[in-house]
Amino acid sequence: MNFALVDEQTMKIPINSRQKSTFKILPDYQKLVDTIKAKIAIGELKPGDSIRSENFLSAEFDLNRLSVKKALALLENEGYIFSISGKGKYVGQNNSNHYELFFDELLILGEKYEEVKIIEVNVIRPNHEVCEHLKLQNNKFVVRIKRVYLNENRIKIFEITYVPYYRGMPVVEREINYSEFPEKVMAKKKMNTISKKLSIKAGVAKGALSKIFEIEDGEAVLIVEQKKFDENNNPLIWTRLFFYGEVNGLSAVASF
Amino acid sequence: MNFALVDEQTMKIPINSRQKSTFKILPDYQKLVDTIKAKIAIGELKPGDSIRSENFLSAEFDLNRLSVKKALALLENEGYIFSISGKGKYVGQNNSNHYELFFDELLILGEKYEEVKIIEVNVIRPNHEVCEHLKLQNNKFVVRIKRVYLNENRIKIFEITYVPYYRGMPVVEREINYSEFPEKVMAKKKMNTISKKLSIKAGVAKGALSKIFEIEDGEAVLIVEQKKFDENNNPLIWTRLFFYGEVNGLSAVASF
DNA sequence: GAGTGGTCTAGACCACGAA
DNA sequence: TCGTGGTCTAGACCACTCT
Repeated sequence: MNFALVDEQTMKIPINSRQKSTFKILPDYQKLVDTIKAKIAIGELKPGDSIRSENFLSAEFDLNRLSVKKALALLENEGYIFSISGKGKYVGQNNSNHYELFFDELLILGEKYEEVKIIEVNVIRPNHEVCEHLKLQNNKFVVRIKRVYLNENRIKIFEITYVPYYRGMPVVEREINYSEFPEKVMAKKKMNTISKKLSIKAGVAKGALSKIFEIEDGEAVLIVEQKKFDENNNPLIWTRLFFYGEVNGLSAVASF
Repeated sequence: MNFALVDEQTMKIPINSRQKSTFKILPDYQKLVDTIKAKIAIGELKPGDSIRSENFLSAEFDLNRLSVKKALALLENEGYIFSISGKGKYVGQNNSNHYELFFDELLILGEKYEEVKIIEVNVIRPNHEVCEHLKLQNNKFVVRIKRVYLNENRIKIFEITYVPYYRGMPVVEREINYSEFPEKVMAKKKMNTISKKLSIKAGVAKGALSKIFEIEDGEAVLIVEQKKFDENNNPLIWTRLFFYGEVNGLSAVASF
């Protein structure tokens, strides 16, 4: 179709390969990204090595400095390199102990959970542990919500959530949407979660917990504690989840 | 010192506030980032809402379009917004079930581990599980390395690592650096880890494992399986770690 | 003072989506 | 055809580090 245009473009363009003909071409900066990633991968660039200056790379790869900057910014963003202002850029440590963890209590039971049931909603005086987690004085009240998640007709997750109580909060069970209660409360009070933290432990089921899961005492359970914070880093909600059974695994990925 | 310079600068600069006087000032794009983050936080911008066009923001905030782009690129990178080429940018789902997990077996015991000991190095025929994890045929050999991590004079982590065996591999214990063996092997064979995966489970200590930790059967242990892959997504190494004790927690953070 | 990265400008062309 | 985001150019000034 536009073969004439291709020529026109190649004419217009000074030296480098900006022409985008009928087939797709990678952006200039991406080529540099790939080049540097490859050099790191084969060990030509080792942790601590300095990256040539932007001006050098700009000349070497026949790129505009901004393209070089963009490439390096991407690499920095992904942790491949780091930069010291006024000095230069350096290859980072490849010991990336930094994983991405996907955690969604509703999705963790394989493809789908089958049912979520609230088994208790109560306003209580928090114990010491809860006060500490929610940074509350112990004369305040909290709402405690116990929920279970079912999969294949068995309880696989038991969850206890604590939210600070405020006047007018809909605590009566029939007033609330079963599977979304804490989220609704937070939306209503305009509490916006800015950050979340997970803490992961192992435990052994005993007593009440075993009864909930309908298992013998002594089985392993995975314990995940989730805390949500607002923009001032104040805790908004604290949740402890107990996972039982084969579908227990959490998984995490590190991208290099 | 340079009061005169400040005036000179303000004269030179057309409208916007580019002058950097004696006190530090945020870059232009950062202000826009903060503005948009705040609007998302207070709910003025909700998931699915479209972001005004780059040209509009450029005019509205009196910024160069590249500054706007940079701000939006940062927001996109952090998952606040996403973009559809040719259409526009949109506020993303705040359901970030995407956490950052820091995992380093050497650092997980509080500040420092005190000692790492290799308790076994052997070349073995892999069982079915190991074959599957390392994508090996079962006529191949693997090196099995058992290590323990000590803290406060007690074994807190027990680790089993499987690496495919190749000729000339230094399997004799005295030939190797105790705490870094698998890493050295991989460096020698130029096996470059490109990605890693973690899988986290709960278990109960029994038999040999209890003996290693010097505990009674029935205590909870956290099980973390780590697999490293090369650039073609072939498994290079598979490690299973058992954590015991109070210092067991892994933690993860979601940034919004 | 020279070199580096960080930021910014005022233009430009492209591919894409929608009307 | 028009508006959008994606990419790029050829300059510029700044703060920082090193010598």
